[in-house]
Amino acid sequence: MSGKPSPLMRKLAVYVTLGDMELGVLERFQRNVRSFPPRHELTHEGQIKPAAFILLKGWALSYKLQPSGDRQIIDFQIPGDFLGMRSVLFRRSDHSIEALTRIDVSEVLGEDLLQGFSEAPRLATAVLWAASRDEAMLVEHLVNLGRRTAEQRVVHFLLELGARLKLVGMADATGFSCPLTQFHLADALGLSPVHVNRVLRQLREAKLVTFRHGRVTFGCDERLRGLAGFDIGYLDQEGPKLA
Amino acid sequence: MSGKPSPLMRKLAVYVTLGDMELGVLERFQRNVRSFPPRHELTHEGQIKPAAFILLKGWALSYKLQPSGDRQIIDFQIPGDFLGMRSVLFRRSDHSIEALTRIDVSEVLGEDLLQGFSEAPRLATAVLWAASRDEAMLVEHLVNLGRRTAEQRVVHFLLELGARLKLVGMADATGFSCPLTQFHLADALGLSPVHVNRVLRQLREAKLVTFRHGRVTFGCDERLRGLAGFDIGYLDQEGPKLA
DNA sequence: CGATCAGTTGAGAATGGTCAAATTCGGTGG
DNA sequence: CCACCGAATTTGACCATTCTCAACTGATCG
Repeated sequence: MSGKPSPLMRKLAVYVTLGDMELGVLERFQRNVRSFPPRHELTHEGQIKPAAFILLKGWALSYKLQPSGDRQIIDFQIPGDFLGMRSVLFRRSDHSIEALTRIDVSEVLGEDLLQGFSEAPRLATAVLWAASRDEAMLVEHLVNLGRRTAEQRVVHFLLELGARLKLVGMADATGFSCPLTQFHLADALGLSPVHVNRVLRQLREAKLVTFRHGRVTFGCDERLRGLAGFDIGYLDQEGPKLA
Repeated sequence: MSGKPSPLMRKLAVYVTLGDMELGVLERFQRNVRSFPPRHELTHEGQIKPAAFILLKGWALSYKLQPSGDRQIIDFQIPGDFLGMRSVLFRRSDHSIEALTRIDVSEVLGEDLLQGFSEAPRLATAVLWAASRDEAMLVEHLVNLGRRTAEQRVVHFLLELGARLKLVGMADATGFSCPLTQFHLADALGLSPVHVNRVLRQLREAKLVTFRHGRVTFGCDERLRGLAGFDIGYLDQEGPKLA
């Protein structure tokens, strides 16, 4: 098709080889582009008929609020990710989604999705693979909160984010640019902002990672992976493609 | 069809009305029964071509091990639950699954599943609904670990388990019988076994819940829900059925 | 040039962890 | 029925990771 591949295309291409037909359907999904400012709410927890989107540009985040006012961030979404896929099947959304930066999204209707899948079954496989990968990340986040120290959580989080961004061409070996605040990290990792700050300082002083001025810079990958117990396996980015 | 409904039928019937045809397909899925003893490993993390099962009887658990030897339990499975559904789409399993008690399972092959779905599309919807519900539980567990105190985690966990068991007829308003040890709770809730014990004692002394001798007994549901911030919404068991 | 928001740092408190030693419970064999 | 074994549970004393509160810095913006 035209021009350079979209992030979603890049991501799915890791898993299956996409032909012109699949690319055509995929492009159709990404045609109806809308733009939203930071903090715009795409889906609200409990919302009855939620929509699904493909994130084309910018960052988003999904979260749940507690009665106490605490926020748990479920995950951040980057270009190429689906937003609210699960809610296409569910009766109501079980969490909220909002824009973190200015974003470009394309709304995907349930019917169009199914129609496209019947035209391009290999695309369906690839999209379901992506959904499974998201769920595997969720599981890994659970391990992160349940069984790792603050330092390990932060490092694991940054390594995972780096791997995801690299897949869509938004990171290189040295690091990536990152719009998150330390408050975001705190709410995603189940820590207080103050403690996140302290951990980041330690990591910086140990020359392991730097999180500053909107940029994450990795020091020694080797040591970082060991420290956090980061095993990229769950992202399933390594295997051979599906023919 | 024959006899009393299986747990899976009961569960899916909450979401859609199943006709004889759907029930027939569903019964076919649950025909090839095998039995395994406690601690039998059904799927190993990293396993290449994992299988999917329907749990007919007994309890199972899914978990990930850390390099340090720590274990994070992802979830417990009860009759009517699918085991390893996600891995049908994934190249390798991202976690291990093992029997907690003696269990009866029925293996489900990817092809049979797809075949059955094409015969009974409403069944497909129902099964995908169940999968979405499992993911919503995963999200709620994330909130549990990230943003709740030890006491809240324990209470939330027991309330959720009670709601799930009630759905398949294995619990009533007073409580349920439960094969879990305090070590299981600890590994599921990201706590130490010692602290789980202390929390359980407090809850018992406050006449809120009792976890003892293989049985969970609820005191004041009202207060428990308030304490844990338990909102059953994410289980999506309340809405009207799909016609 | 205040206002605001992200980031820093320190001091003290607390939730939950670790270690170690009972004690109880559910079998099992005599 | 009783003695005994291993696993699960219980309790105490002490420790540490992380939190809370509070103050202060620095950048950005109308």
